[in-house]
Amino acid sequence: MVNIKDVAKKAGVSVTTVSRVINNRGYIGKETRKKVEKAMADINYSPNQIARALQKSQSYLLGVIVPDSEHPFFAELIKNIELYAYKNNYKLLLCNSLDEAEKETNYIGMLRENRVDGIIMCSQTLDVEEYRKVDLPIVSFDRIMSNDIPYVGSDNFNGGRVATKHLIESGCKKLLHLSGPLDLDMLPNRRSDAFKLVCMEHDIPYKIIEEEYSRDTFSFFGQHEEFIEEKVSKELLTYDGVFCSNDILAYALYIHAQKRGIKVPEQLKIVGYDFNSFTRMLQKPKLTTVKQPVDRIGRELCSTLINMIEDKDGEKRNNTIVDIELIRGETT
Amino acid sequence: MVNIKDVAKKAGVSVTTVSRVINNRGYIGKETRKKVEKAMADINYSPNQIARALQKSQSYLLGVIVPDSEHPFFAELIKNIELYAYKNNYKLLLCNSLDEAEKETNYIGMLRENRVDGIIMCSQTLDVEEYRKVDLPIVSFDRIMSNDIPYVGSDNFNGGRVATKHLIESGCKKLLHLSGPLDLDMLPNRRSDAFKLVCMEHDIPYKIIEEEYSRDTFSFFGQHEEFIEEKVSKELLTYDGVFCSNDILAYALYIHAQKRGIKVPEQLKIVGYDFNSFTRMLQKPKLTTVKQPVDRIGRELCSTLINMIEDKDGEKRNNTIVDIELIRGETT
DNA sequence: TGTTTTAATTAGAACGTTTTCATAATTCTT
DNA sequence: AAGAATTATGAAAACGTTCTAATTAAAACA
Repeated sequence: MVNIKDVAKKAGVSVTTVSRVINNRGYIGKETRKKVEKAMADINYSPNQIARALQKSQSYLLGVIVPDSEHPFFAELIKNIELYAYKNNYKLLLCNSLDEAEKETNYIGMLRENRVDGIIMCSQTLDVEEYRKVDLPIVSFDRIMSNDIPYVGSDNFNGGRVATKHLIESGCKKLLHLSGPLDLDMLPNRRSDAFKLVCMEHDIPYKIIEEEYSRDTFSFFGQHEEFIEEKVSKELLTYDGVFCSNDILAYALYIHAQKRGIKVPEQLKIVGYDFNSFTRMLQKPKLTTVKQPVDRIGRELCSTLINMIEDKDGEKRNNTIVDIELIRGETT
Repeated sequence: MVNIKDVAKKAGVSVTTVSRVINNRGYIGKETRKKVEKAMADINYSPNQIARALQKSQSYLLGVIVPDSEHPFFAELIKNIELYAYKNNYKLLLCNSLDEAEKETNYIGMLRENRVDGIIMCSQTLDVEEYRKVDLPIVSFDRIMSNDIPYVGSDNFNGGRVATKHLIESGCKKLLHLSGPLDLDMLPNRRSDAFKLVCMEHDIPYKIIEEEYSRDTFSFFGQHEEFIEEKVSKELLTYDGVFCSNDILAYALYIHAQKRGIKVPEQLKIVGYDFNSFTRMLQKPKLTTVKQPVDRIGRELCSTLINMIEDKDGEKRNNTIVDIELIRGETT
C-alpha cells in the first residue's frame, strides 16, 4: 500500500508538507496543497492510522466487553455505543466474555496490548480489584467499581420501586421477585432492595428467588425456562404477582403460566425489566415492564469514556443514572 | 506505559533479546529468558501491538460491516464471527452501515486506514464495482461480487424450494411470497427464484410482493407491520399460504392475521426464514421456518477470510453454501 | 591445537507517521 | 532599502516494535 513518501514524491514536496496537508496544520501554500491533494487522489493514498497511532499514542479504538453480544439487550447497547463512537471518530473492538472470568481477563490484556484508548465494561465477572489495576480509562455498566471508574446505569432502585408499586397498586397481595445472581455487588441488585423495601412498606409478604448465571448460548429462553421449572414452579401459585429481573425471564414465566392454565394477569401479574428489542417485537403478550433507555445508556457510556480520554486531567468522571419508565402491557 | 526498552534495561539485556523472548524465535540462553520474563512481569509489560502491526504490516484486525448489529440475525452472526476470530487471534472492528451507502463507503475507507487485515461484508448497498476496487481481502455474505471475492451464504435456492414445497404439500392452492428488495442481485433472491419455479412446476398460482428497504431502528417489527398493512393486507385472503423472506416479517404477518381473525394455519399457512434468536425465543406461535445455520455461516466467513489473509498466494478462495433445514412449527 | 559449528547476543535499520527545529522566501514596516 | 515579521518548506528525530547482519562465546571436530 502506498505511503506518505509516495505521495511526497509524486507531488514533488517533502513528507512533512504532505503531513501538513493531511492534518491541516501549519502554513501551506495554496498551490502546494492542490498538488498534494491531487497526488493523494491519484495514487489512492490512505493514511496509515497504525503509524499515526504509534506516533501519537492514541488509537481511537475503544474496547467493549459484554457477556454476550447476541443477547437483545447487549446487541442494542452495542449498536448505540457504536453509533455514538463513530460520530466521534472512535472505533469499536468487540469482545464477548461469555461471563467467563478467564476470557474477560484475556480480553482486558488483549485490549491493553492493542492500546485501545479506553474500555467499556459491561461484563462483570472479576473482582473489583482486577479492574482497578487496569491502567486504562474504564467506564463500567451497572456496577460500582471504584471512585475513579465512572459507571452508568439505569435508576435500578427506582425501577424496582416502580415495578413493585405497580404490582401492589394492581391489587397483588403476595409478591415474588425473580432476581439475577446477587453475590456480586451490582447495581441491578438495587432492584431487589427496592422490591423488599416497598413490600415491607406496604405489609406485603414477599420472597426473592435468585437465578444463577448460566449462559445457554443457543437459547436465552431455555435457561430461564429451566430455572422456573426447577426453582419457581412449585410455589408459584402462592403468589399473585412477580417482578422479574429481565424481560425474557418474564416472558418465560408468562409461557409457563399459560401452559399450566394460570391466567395472566387475572391470577398472576408479571412485570419485567429492560424493554429491549425482543420485548418490543413481542406482540403477545405485550409485557408490562420497566424500560431502560438503552440509547441513552450507550451514549453516556461512550461519551463518559471519551471525556476521560480527551480531558487529560479531567474532573469529568461523573457517574450517570438514567431514568427508567414503566411500560404498561397486558401482563398486569 | 512501559516499553520493550524498559524491559531490556531492567533485565540488563538488549532490546533484540527481549523481542526474541517475546516471540520465541532464535537462540536464547535459559538464564536470559528467565531474567527477561521476570523483568516483564515485574514492570507489567504489555507488548505494543500497534508498533508490532506497523512493523509487520499485519494488524490482526478484521472489519465487519453489517446493516444493523442490533438485528437478531446479525447480532447472532457477529457473535459467531467474533468467537471464531478470537480463537484465531483476530479482533473484530464493528461497523453499522444502517444500509446507507455513504456510511458504508466511509466505513470501508476507515477500515482501510486502520489497516485491518480483511473485511467481512454483510451490508450490500454499493455497486459491486466499489467492493472490487478495495485493495483488501474481502469476503461477502449473501452476495456474489466478483470472482476474487469469495462469498458465504445459506443454500437460498434450496431454502426457497423447501419452503414452497412444504406449503404445497400442506395443501396450499395459491401462494404468496413476501420477498426482500430484488433490485440488487443478492443470493436471497434465489429464494424467490425457487419459489416461482416450484409454483410453476406444481401449477400453483402465485404472486411475489417485494418489500422495500427501510431501517426503522426502534422496531424491526414495525416496518414489516406497515408493509403488510399497506401492500399485502387487501389481497391477503386470496392466498392460503405465504412464504416470508424472514422470520420477523412472518411473525408480523401472523399477528396481522390474528387481528383479522384469520386462522393460522387453518386458513393461512406461513413459512419464515432464518430461525434466529428471536424466533427461537418466541413460543407463540412456534414459527415454521427455514433455518440458516448462523454459527456455520459465521465460522465460514471468518475462516475464509483468515485463509485469504494467511495464504498469501492462496488458491483457497472457495465460496461456501451451507445447508438449510426446515423447522416445522405451528404456522403450517 | 587451531579451525569449524553452533549458540547467544547486540547494534541499527526499517515500518509510516508526526513533530521540532531550522531555513528560505515573501511581505510588512518605517 | 534594510530589518522584522510572516509564510512556506524540509531534514531528521521520535513512537515501539521486528528483523537483518554482525559479533562474540562456547562447543565440536580433526
